[in-house]
Amino acid sequence: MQNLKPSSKMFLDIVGELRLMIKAEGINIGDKLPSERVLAERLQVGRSTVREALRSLELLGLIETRRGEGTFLGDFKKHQLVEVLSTFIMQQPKSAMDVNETRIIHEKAAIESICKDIHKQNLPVWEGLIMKLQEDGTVLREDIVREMIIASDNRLSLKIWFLLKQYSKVPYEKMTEEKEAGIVKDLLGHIIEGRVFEALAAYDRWIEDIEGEE
Amino acid sequence: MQNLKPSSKMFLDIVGELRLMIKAEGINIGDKLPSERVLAERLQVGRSTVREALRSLELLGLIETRRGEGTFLGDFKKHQLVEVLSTFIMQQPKSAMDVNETRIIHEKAAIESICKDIHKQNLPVWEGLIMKLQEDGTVLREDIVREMIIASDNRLSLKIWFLLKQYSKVPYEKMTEEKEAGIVKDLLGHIIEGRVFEALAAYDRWIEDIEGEE
DNA sequence: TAACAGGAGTGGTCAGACCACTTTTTGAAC
DNA sequence: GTTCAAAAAGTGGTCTGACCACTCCTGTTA
Repeated sequence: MQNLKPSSKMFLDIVGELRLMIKAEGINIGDKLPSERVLAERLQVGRSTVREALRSLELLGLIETRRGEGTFLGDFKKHQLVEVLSTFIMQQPKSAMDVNETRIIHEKAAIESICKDIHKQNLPVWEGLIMKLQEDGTVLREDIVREMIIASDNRLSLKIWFLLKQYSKVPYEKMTEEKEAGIVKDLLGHIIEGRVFEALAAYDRWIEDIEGEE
Repeated sequence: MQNLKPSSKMFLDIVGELRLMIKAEGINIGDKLPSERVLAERLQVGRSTVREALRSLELLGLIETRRGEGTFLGDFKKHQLVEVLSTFIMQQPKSAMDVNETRIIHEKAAIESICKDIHKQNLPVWEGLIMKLQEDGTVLREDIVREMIIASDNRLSLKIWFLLKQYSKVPYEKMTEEKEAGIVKDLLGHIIEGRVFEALAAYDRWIEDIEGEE
């Protein structure tokens, strides 16, 4: 295991060595990795070098570290990578329009996904939202959309959407008002029935209505 | 700048601080960042902690370090990091599926965007691709899809797609073959004419064909 | 003027020392 | 023997100081 070439990026070599070690020793998700001190000893490098490699993997969500306990192989479900990258991307081109468009892309994709899956249409949450709208017409826009993305059952898409929402200028925190409530009820109704074209059309009207506010 | 909360992950805070610093000081791609020693001084942390944050960002390709010269804001084009990642990640069925689905979401959205904008349809790149397919039938899948996303004129979507592509198991680097070339030519033809439904249908056939390979 | 030598600056790595926290072991009281 | 609290061991988190290798700039020299 000590065939480390002196390539100019030692910590990258360590990353590779760790990968091999994980494979060779059959370490599974959630299992504990050797401690930093042991790794340093085994790989014949300093502990700080090992830590640089581990910290990189942690930022990627590939491992999880708990002080006092140890380092564990990650569950890969947290796409932290996307968050970090996006926050970096967001500041440079500062193209608010792109953010908005991309957010809408994910929202529409969620609607499509629901309309094409009978199980997602039959979720009780839709009836609940309609009921609430009927009663007092005050439901957070954010709640409605979030439920749709959640229902689409794509965690990565949800992560991205959540991130975009924070950078978006759309007033997600506002309550729906009378006219808007009608549109949303249409949208939910179409979703329940799986009418994809009508649902998307209703969604378009909604967006138009919201953006017309400003 | 020293308002660091003692959250349990100092190096993550540093990453955040760096992001703010880059924005505040208007550091652009290729520009030099302050040296590790200066950063440590400014942020009132040890140099090793700064290095852990920098190494993480380096693995992501967000920064580039050159011994003896300094640390520079990355150009996002280097993606050697992901070779390592893909070998780590691609065993998890559900998250791999999410990555795939999300990638397809962005690809379809690009197609829709192009089909709804006459200017995007009239780009010379489409004719060029068709020509190339006609000649020898060897065009990289990646090139075709990338051109579509670029044409959609949403930089954020492009960034996300690029990221997902690297995680994706789809053999993007492969050449298109005979049967596939026919489908792609259909797709491009529909795009040029702005026939959104037909284009999306052709795209679906393409995906099906690719995934059927395995 | 051109070439060279040296110094300053920078990232790369290591070793050792604490700290904070968790888990395990120990040992005394019951 | 059981219980439980204290001590010890193990682990990640951070800092410091040191040295190396490399790059760039600068001043001296031929």
